[in-house]
Amino acid sequence: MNETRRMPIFNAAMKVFAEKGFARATVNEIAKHAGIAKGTIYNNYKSKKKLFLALLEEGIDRLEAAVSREVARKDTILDKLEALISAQLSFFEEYRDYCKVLLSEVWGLGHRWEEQVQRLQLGYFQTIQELLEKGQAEGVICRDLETETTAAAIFGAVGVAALNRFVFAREYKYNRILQTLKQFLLNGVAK
Amino acid sequence: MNETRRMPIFNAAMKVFAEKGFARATVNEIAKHAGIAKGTIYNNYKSKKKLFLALLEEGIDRLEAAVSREVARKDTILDKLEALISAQLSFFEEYRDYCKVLLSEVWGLGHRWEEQVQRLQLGYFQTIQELLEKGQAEGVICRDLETETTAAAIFGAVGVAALNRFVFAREYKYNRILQTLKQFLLNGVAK
Amino acid sequence: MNETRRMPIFNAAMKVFAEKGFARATVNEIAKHAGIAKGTIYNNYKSKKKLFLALLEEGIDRLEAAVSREVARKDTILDKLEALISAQLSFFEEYRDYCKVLLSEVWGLGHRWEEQVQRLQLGYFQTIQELLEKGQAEGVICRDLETETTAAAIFGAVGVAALNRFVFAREYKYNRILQTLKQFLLNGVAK
Amino acid sequence: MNETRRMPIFNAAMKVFAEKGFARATVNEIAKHAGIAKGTIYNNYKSKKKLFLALLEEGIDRLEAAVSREVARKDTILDKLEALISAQLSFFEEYRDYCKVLLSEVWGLGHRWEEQVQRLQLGYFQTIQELLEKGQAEGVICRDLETETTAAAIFGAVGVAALNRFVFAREYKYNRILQTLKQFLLNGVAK
DNA sequence: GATGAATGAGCTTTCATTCAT
DNA sequence: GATGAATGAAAGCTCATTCAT
Repeated sequence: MNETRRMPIFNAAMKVFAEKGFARATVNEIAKHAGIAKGTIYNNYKSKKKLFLALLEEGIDRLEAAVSREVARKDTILDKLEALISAQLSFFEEYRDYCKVLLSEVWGLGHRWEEQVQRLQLGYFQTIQELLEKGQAEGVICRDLETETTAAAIFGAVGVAALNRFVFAREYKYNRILQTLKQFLLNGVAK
Repeated sequence: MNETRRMPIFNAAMKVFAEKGFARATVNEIAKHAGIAKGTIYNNYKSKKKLFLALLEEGIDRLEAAVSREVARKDTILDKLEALISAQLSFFEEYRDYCKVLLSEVWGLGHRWEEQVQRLQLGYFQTIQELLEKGQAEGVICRDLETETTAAAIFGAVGVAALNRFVFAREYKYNRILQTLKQFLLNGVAK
Repeated sequence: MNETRRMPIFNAAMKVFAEKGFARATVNEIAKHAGIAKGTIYNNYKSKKKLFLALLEEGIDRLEAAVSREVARKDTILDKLEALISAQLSFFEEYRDYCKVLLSEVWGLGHRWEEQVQRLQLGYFQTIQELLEKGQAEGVICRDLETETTAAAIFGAVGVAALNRFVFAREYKYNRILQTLKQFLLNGVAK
Repeated sequence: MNETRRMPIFNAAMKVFAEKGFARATVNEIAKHAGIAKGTIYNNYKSKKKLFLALLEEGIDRLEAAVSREVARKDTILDKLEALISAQLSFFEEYRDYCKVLLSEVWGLGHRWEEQVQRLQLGYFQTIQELLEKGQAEGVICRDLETETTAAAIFGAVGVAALNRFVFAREYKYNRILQTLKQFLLNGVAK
């Protein structure tokens, strides 16, 4: 369980899973990308599935950490929400591959993966949801909004917008997208 | 290519693909769900992939049709947008399985699927985007918003909110979710 | 067992078996070539294999008949042998497809097919062999030759020469080939 | 691609292909004959077809090599021809299975197999043909013979005679057959 | 620990055959 | 008799996993 051995596997796995999805990715291909032999992967992860789950956990941990850090830096709820959006987008920007894996395998088919991961999913949603509820208590967030739905919607909006850009976009201007998302999520589309 | 024969296959396939995803779904299982033999599937669809693509096409067609119809009934842009959100949510409500398939397989891993489908994907986004642009021209939609990103964000918000409810929710109140989404997407979270 | 029904099946089967071989030929394709439905084939032949065997029997019957007729017309052994070569070549010329089927499926893998067919194979060889033996008795055929081997060799020489021309030849001059074969088989290559 | 691993596969494949033909032979059966698992075959040959083609190539290479060697040892054209017949027969004697495969699959249905193999087929014929032409130039081979046809006929005579003996013969006397074939091919049947 | 050849369960797909219409 | 949709056995091939080196 040497950590220096695990790192290249981790990165290679991320790339291959992102490209092919869980089922079509082969352990062999991951090993080749990592420049090691197939057996070595099994010395570090019990199975392909366990490797995948480790990826997911680690990724969600990083996402939560990044978002928490940025959110903690701000004082008002609205600033915190902006920071959250910005942090999520920037995380997806940095880990494009992971973004694909996350949206397609986990949010898409939540029940396929272990409880363990589902808890993590809910964990991240909870963070958003709590922020919204605190905002409603303070009177800066609209009280009409049902917070669980809104939390999911925010995640979905940022995630799909980001993903759309990776997959299809002719040009990708990070700042323009960030600005649009902030504006959109805080104030809606209506003038 | 009897249509009465294709219908049960279609439905069974939708269910199984939604449950397992494309790769883990087996043709055998789809056949069993449809109460027919494996070979019969191949009498109606050339391959597992073709069956899947037929599902996607048909689904996107229905989604576009449902949305177009509702949108056309309204006069102002804001009403049209509300109608769009409502139609998309209600479509996902009616075709829960399809919602899962769409978000996980297609938006998640767009490039894995044929051009043919990508065009359809873009098609639906375009509808939203054009509505937004017309709104900006009329002055009812905020001009700061970059429309392509916003269109993706709207789709993602509605989709993930709906999906979240199917997969995790303890209670599912359609009207509450719809109201929340409309409020959120039109006016944002800020009070 | 209508004979008028069987004829088109027979012809279509011959063509398809010759093109694809027994295993790769499909009953469906034969039916399509014959302009009838698949089920109709099974009304006339119990199985694909039975159809194939019927083809072989019929073919060998015709070959034997054609050869016997020509051989019977001649008086001397050497004339009879010439007639045999000529009749076999001209039969292969007329039934090219059959020639392919015969050489590849039957002589190639004799034991794969039923006794029934093996008897027919031996039957035709026997005809040649008996002619040779009568010739040896009369003193016009070289006595050093072991007749069973020679019979097979004659059949093989004519068959492969004919087949080679169908499959590869740039130009196909029937008379030139016939003349060469006669000369070769009767007098050998040596001057 | 360990050569020691490929050898048993090669031998098992030869046996099974000879017994069943290409289409009816199953990879599983070949594996069982070789005493290994199905997957191991695919570690060594990309597909069943590739395995078969490898067999053909290797076989034709060996045949050509054996024949060339024997032919080169002789000085006169007639001796070379005798050597060729003898070498071909003895090759077929040694590799009975290969003889069956070659005659049934390749000469029988030449067009089904790749160019690659067709070139090899033509290659071997060419060798015979050139020998005949040189003989005609020297005046020891009858000038009336069209050499392409004759080459095919020689191959067919030796091949079918050999095959006939493997498949049907009650007794198999190599020397008697060889003597008969030499006599027959050089001087014909006529006394 | 690292390797990669060997394994065999499990998948997609084909197609001879049946049988209700 | 003719039809062709339905069937499911059987085949080729992939790939996660194991394990001897």
